[in-house]
Amino acid sequence: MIKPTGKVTINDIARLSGVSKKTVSRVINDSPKVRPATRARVQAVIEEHGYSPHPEARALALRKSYLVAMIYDNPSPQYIVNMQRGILDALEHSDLQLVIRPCDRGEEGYFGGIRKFIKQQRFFGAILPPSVSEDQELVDMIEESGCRYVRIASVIMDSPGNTVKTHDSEGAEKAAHHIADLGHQRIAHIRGPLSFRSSHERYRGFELGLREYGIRLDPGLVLEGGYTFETGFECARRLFDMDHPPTAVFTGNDEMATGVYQAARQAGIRVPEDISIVGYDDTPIASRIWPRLTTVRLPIRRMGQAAGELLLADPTETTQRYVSFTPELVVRESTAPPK
Amino acid sequence: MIKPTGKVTINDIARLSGVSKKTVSRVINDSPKVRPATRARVQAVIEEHGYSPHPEARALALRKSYLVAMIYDNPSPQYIVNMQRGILDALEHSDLQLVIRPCDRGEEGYFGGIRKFIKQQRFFGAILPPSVSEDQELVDMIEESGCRYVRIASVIMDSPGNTVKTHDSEGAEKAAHHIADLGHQRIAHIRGPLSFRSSHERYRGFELGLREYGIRLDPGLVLEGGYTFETGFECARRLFDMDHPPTAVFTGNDEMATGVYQAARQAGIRVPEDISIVGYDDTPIASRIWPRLTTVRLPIRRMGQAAGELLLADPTETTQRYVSFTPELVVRESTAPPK
DNA sequence: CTGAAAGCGCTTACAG
DNA sequence: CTGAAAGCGCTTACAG
Repeated sequence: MIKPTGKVTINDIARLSGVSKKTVSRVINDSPKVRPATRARVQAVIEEHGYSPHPEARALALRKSYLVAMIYDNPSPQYIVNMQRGILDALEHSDLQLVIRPCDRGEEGYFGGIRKFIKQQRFFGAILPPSVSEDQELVDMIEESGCRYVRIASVIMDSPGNTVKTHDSEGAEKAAHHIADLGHQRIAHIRGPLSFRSSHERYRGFELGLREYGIRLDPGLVLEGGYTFETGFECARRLFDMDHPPTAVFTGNDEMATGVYQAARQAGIRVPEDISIVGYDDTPIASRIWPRLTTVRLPIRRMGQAAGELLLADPTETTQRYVSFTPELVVRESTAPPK
Repeated sequence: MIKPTGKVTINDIARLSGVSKKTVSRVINDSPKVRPATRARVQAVIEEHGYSPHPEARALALRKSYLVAMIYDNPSPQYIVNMQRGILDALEHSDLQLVIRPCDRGEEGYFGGIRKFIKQQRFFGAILPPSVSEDQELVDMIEESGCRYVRIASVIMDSPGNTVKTHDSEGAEKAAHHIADLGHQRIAHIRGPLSFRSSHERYRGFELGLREYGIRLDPGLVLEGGYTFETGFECARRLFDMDHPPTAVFTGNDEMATGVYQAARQAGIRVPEDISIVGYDDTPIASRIWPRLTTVRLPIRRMGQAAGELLLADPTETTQRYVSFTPELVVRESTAPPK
């Protein structure tokens, strides 16, 4: 009289192995207070019937959730997918599951929607990549709800236990050094939107990197894009229309760099002969496009994993050091000395 | 003496509004058997305290899960992200959440891992895009577990209630017509891996489309790739090394098409003057690469939404018609008449 | 090392 | 229309 799969309960296992349900519970939860023989017997019955404890019942009794939320508004699919995998790498041997929540900061019900999501679900914790991680009001709300969280960000806005830091500025600095090394003097920068801290960090690092080579970044050659192909294209058009166009351009991400390629082609400007281009992110398109794009790479998946591990870590063991990641420059064929 | 947020229970609400917890439950569940005045009073208390029922407790009492799983091995990030959003579009006004589970069919613990995942979590349902959707053994296991599911696939392997069908072959047929219309005769096809049904469907549709124009697809010009950039590159090299290279090539996806671009560049072959290229999927790279790629577009997000809706639909209202999507051809600059 | 009782926060028949 | 009781499947003190 075996019940259909998935309907076996702790009571069935207890009855079948001739112990109380409490003992079964102890076996499930690896309590040391079970005689080896008893444990083996119970374990055998569990295996035989493919029993696994009902997750919701467990969650209820333990007053604990087994769900981790990832809340994001990042526009790059590659970024999202890599980070999801990284988080799952960290959760793999826990019994936590990953619930995803894409959103749009510009949208009407954005804040209310996430608040409801957080309050209702009572997650074990939440992981916040940029730019959601930069929304202090949102993070405050999450914290108030008693939900743990980890933010991934290019600036420190929180304590070490809640932060995975990316040194975005250093990546931009490396890009600046590379461009300066090649001998460029007239250098442009297409920034990301001002609402992303990363775009400030990348700007700052780039400006600093050039300064270290005695080059001043001309404000007239700094344009604001929106991290999209279209804005990269538009900004590049404006640069190419100038009387003295730049010989090199650093874009806030790869996506905008592809817009620069497009504009260059339409204007009959050759890459890298007439214009050198450096991107940021090392998305797959960087090595598919021609000439292949010199760019800055951040280990997204490992960042996601670090965020997951931080969330799982015992909060009482307060880490004093920030977990952080430094980007590296990947040199390809889109950069060359100026003519 | 208000308890901290998130800790308010149905008992608190009952006490504060002077009714039994059952009545509160009735209000929560929109039962008609509550006097409007009572309902309003209870509702007010709920709002005031920001109460929302504990999801796990509800799930336990109702013997129902509020989690939907998406299980996938698709290699394209854009595909994944779009489908996730589509599924979430469908779940938006339910109280279901989306749990993700990327996997790798070639990996050692693949099957066991998913089985454990399914048995433990007892999902409301699962959504399976290709190629996971083509794994009959996996689907059988899911069904046996009593878990509902919807598969998205290019061939019908199941009943209408469990299927979102994509007419992959029609998209390929359109690609064939376009190439034939341009006047090409020597035409190649770089297929996807044989383990994906979509690659068979696309091959079949392409072959059929050419036949309708009286053109026979030369088996010597059909190569098997792996849906990756690298395999597209390799296959293209073999084509370009032939004594009579083809003047047009249809690749099983965009990713492989970008490999063909690369190989063409290295061989000094111009697109589209020397070789016309048609891809499949209309991923963002298709319109970023130069010349922009002619390709076949499938509405991934809407497909995901349809899958979600099917999962939510009352299974007793057996649909007799298959939900299906037909791809469209997007003509860009990578195709032209042969010289 | 093991068991009987109470409880996690909700809902479902069953009375009234 | 409303309430008291029992139950969903698990765990946590508390005894023994």
